[in-house]
Amino acid sequence: MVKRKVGNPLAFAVLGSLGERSMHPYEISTMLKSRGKDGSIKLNYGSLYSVVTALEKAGFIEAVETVREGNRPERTVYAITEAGRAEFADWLTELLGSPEKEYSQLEAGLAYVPAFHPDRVVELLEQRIVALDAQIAELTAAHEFMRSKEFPRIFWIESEFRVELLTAERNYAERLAGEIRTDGLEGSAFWRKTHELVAELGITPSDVLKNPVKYLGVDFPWLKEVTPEAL
Amino acid sequence: MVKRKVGNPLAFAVLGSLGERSMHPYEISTMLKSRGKDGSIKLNYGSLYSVVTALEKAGFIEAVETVREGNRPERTVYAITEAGRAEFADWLTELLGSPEKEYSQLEAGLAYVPAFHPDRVVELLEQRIVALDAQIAELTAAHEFMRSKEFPRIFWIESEFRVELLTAERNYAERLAGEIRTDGLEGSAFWRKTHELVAELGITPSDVLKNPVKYLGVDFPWLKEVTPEAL
DNA sequence: AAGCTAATACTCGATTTCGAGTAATCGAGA
DNA sequence: TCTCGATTACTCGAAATCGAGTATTAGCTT
Repeated sequence: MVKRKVGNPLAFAVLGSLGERSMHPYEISTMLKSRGKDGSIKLNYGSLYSVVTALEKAGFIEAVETVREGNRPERTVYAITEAGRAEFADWLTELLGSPEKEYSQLEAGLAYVPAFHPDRVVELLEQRIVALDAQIAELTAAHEFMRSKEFPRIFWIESEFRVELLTAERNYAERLAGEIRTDGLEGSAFWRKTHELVAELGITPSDVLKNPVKYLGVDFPWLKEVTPEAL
Repeated sequence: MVKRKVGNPLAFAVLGSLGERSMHPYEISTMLKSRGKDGSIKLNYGSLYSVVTALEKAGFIEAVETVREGNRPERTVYAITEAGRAEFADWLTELLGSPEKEYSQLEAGLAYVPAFHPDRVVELLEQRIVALDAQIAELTAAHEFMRSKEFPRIFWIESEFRVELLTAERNYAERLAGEIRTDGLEGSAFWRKTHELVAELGITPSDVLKNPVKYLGVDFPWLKEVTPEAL
């Protein structure tokens, strides 16, 4: 809700990492990778260093020493400040307690699904399901491995949650594909029909919608309810 | 997969809109709003105009007329080009067929859940569930309304999918909260214990992990498997 | 002992993204 | 008929984001 001074989720990971011990930026990045947290929070070097600078300017972290070994680039070690701990706690509180609006790719795609022929959409959804199944299998295998090592679940629940989301997406895609295949999507048999008319007669979808009686032999009560801008 | 010349999802919506008919940017924005597509694709004016400019430079759309009514700002009407139609089709193909890595807020939060006391985490998850239930109820009511108007489902499946994701999130949160409440999260009773020790003895969580035998009376086999950087 | 790859540790500038601001007009009510 | 809030239509510059590039060293092989 509150606009943070440094809003990049990577900044949250930096605060979380420095909350455990002081480190230099590159060390933070390797730690995030070795713990697999980079699967949950996008890590990229450009952002890492600019985010660290921004956090320092905001007083959430401070440089505690700069070491130079041989001719290698300097490593500046940062520590979290009290303000930084407070910010991290506040941020985590928000991330866990208050859902923020999120935009998913599939949602964007679904918003324009009528633009494709139903059969093509089914094809693509099936392709997606295959890819999702592969991702789910990979993560599940990783979980199996961690469980076999008795590595506590609390350290990888974020990955478990990811599987949950992927599975929901997979199941929705499968259900939708099925409904389209059987034309079981309420009130949208006209979708297929429209695409066939467009291909046959060389007209546009809006032509069909403008004159449903002529082209489809039926009238749409909902068309009168739709605001003119929406068309 | 492919790096698009104009990558903002809003550009996809612009192409989709102009695919139906030529419009000026502001008109696109009102149409997206009246159709509720702005719930699936983030719409913001700054991005809209810069995205339109970028699409024009890339040859995906072109200005077809500039009208000025009275003293109002000029309205430049854009039309989609053949290249633009191809780009839209390619983009929609990708959005539907190929899942891209996505980062969710809750996932980021879960990655740092051990930083809070278990009881606090349960509290926050419960708060989240209440908020999610409200969002789900609101969307469900909207769907009920559209169904009563016989407005075809195909025009709002993206919203249906959103409910699916929200529900998955809700259910995961509920399950996790339950498992934490009953300490039923495999191998992580030590999590609660550690927070209690930290509060009592003024030590840090890493101190506990460094000497589990001393503080918790048990040894952790997985600790030996963890790479040193990960600590 | 030379050569090569991988890892270390960052830098830089070009885009992108954003959100607040502006300025005119319309329409409903006092 | 005057006013005031909503709508129309867009602009602008600051800030964020990114990803490719760089330079050094360690370690392994041949």
